[in-house]
Amino acid sequence: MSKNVTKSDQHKEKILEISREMFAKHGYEATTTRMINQEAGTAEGLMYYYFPHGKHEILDTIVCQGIINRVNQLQTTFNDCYTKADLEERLMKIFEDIWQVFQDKENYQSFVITIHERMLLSDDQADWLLQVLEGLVDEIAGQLKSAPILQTMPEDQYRPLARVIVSIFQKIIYDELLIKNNRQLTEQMKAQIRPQLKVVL
Amino acid sequence: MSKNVTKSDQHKEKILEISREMFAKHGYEATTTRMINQEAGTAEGLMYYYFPHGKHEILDTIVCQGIINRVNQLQTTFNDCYTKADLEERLMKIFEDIWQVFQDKENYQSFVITIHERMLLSDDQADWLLQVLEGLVDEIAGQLKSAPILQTMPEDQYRPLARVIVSIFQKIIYDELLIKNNRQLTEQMKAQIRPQLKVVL
DNA sequence: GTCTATAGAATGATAGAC
DNA sequence: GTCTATCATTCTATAGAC
Repeated sequence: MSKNVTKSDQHKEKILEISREMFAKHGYEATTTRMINQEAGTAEGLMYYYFPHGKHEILDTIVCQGIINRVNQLQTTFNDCYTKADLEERLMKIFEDIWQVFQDKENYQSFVITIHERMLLSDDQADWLLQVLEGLVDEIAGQLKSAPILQTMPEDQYRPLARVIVSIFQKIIYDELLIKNNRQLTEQMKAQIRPQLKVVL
Repeated sequence: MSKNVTKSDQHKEKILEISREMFAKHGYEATTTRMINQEAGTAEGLMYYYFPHGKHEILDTIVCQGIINRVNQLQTTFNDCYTKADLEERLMKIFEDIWQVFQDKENYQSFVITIHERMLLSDDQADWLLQVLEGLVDEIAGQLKSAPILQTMPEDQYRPLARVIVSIFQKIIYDELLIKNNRQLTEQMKAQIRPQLKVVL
């Protein structure tokens, strides 16, 4: 019943860790079980002891773990935002928090794998990404409602505004992580987001 | 010197067409040269006559063609937009035009391949996507400037606003095409975009 | 649980006839 | 230009010793 980590658990974890790394770097199909075994330092047959259904079971496990890890809530409040500048600052902070999520190697790799190997996944497995984004819209919409500076805004405009803000964040994340292959948060990126927030607030 | 299509050209085209289809559907690594030859109805050795460097040369050719095909300019003008409603309508039209680009099978497949096989491509090959998006920002920013209703807007806000609009479009395109696997333009999607445009205009 | 050895099938690519 | 036949590798997965 205790949470002791056995030697064999370590082997299983190592296989998952190496697989996640290689799937993200080279893609699922291009990564061979041999490469995984070699990098993980485990023998040929061993991975079929932990994953009887073979390579694809490893992928499923990785994607499943990625889903769970990412259920994180933002720890911010907008109820002390009395000026647009306050709000802008707070939203920039949220963007940096989101970016920080992808600084965690495991989160970043799960994200890349989910997009790149979309065709190997079920709709349910890919859905976590949309759910995280919708959750973010909900969270930001709720916070906007509590911002003193936005009290005069019509009730039905909070969600669309939150959606626009998430779109701004999402575009830059996809452009940088998926296309430019860049995980470094640069001043240039922040300088691009700020005027956009100014325009919509 | 004439533009006559020889029999052999047709063979080459067929190989490219089938490859594009299968790369987009199953991924590059999961698509075997045998599958391509069989579907294209060509013999085993023939693809090495047209593509001496083999499978990867086919991928390169497909991505290169995708880049060229997509350099399309929007044929719209905003200089008759005297109300926000006019502008909103015109932007919805632009979104539908962009969506229409992906109704073309070849464009859609090139897009999916570029994202999914990103790690097999050079930065230059992946860059066309960013360039198309930046071109779109430029185009929309220029048009916004010519809109009578927006004449009072500060000069330096046109580009950020255009960028926000492109972000709104891009989010829904990525969500639908890459994650939901949906190419159908639904009323629900339009109903989601409209209030966002209202909020930012 | 962990290992070695290998089966059995599939892969990308080539040689050479026509 | 197009074909058939096949090579040399490599792959996933399994069998069975320890």
